[in-house]
Amino acid sequence: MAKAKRQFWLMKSEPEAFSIDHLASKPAQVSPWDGVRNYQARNFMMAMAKGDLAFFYHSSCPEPGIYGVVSIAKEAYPDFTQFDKKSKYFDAKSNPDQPRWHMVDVHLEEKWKNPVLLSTLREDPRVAEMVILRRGNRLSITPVEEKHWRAVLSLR
DNA sequence: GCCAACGTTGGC
DNA sequence: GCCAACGTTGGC
Repeated sequence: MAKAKRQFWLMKSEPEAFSIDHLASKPAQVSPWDGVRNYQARNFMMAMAKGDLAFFYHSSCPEPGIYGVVSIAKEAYPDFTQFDKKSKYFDAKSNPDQPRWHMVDVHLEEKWKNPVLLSTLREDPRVAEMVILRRGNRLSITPVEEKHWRAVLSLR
C-alpha cells in the first residue's frame, strides 16, 4: 500500500477567537480546531490526513496573514461544541447519532518570526491563484497547492 | 427547484 | 462602520 502523498491546507481563524499564540500555550501545543460551521470547510477537514501541514492564517485583525504552520495531529472526529448548549457553536439541529460537524486536532509546528501578510501575498504573482486570495473567498479551510506552499515559504 | 431575504465574513 | 460577496433558509 503506497503512502498517500502529504496534502497542504490553509486554516483561517480570527485571532480574538483562537490565535497561534493560544495554540502555543496549549499542553503539547495541540488543540482541537473547533467551530467550523460551513459544509465545504468541514468536507476539507474530513479529507485531512494525519501529518498533513497547514498554514495558520489570522483574519479580521489589523494585519491579516499567515503566521505559521500546524500539522494535523488527529483526523476528523465529531466537534463536541455542537452539542454544548452553552457554546456559541451549539447546533440544535445536529443529531448525536449522526453529528453534523467535525473537527481535527492541530499541532503547532512553526510560529514565524516574520508572518507573511496578506498585503505581501497580494504582491506576488506566484500565489495569485491561491484560493485564499480569490475575490470573495470566505472559506475558513482551503486546500493549498504544493507550488503555492513553497512560494509562501520563500516569502518568510 | 427557484429565488428573495437574511445573516455572516472579512478586508478596508 | 461600510459594503461586497457568499451561504443558508424558507416560502412558494
